Amino acid sequence: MRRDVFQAIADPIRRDIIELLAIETLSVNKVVEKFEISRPAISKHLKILNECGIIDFNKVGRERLCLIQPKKLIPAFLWIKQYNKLWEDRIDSFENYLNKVQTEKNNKDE
Amino acid sequence: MRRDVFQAIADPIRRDIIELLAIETLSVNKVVEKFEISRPAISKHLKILNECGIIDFNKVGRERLCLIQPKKLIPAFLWIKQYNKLWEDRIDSFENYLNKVQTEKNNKDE
DNA sequence: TATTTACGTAACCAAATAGTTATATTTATA
DNA sequence: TATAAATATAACTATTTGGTTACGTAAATA
Repeated sequence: MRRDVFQAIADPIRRDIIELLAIETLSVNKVVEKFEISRPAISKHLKILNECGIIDFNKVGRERLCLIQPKKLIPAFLWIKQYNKLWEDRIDSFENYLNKVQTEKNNKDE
Repeated sequence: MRRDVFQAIADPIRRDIIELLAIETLSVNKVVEKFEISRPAISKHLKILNECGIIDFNKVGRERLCLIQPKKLIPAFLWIKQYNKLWEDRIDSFENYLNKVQTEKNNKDE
């Protein structure tokens, strides 16, 4: 069972949970209220997020407050970030080729 | 069947494929050679990457060259990036406490 | 103390994932 | 033209995922 940040953020509900907890710390039930799925389903998502360190639990009375540990997103951020030079600089040869062909065609048509 | 960038980069083999193709365009067989798994398995990974736009195929003779479209990583990058303010600014109370204790200890030692 | 609240866990299920081997197809070459 | 090379696809399998309902437990409250 892989349990890493990439797998954690692959699920759209878990991404939504992260978005909620980035705004404010919420109890489990407060998180549940924001979604259509059952409490156990949310509970499992929270467990996965917890297992890869993205959220921590803080027990207060009978509530468990879920608080985000945003630093755990950094490895995923850095992995993608290494390509930003590529997507900013790259002259995409195929697109370039298409553009060239298109331009030549247009010139011929005129 | 979800087919988005987050799901695409959730698999470690697909991340490795992206890393390879970021360096150079490779034929399918050249990609296969880099891994221990079978060609059909790689073929499926390439298909998934293609279906969410991260790679394009460029057929040359009987080879299919796989070329990366790094711009498709941008949405995932931006999603994570929105939290960098959070992980940079946030005063993590426990870490802060540790740093404080450490600093006090160092001052005493000198 | 009995009940309610706020959860977690177990057992189960359907669908998706990630792999396999076997086979088919297209293109290049002998 | 027969063969080899480069690839995809089909059929299958085991495991994982993401959900459900039913039940259990600790803490607060009536």
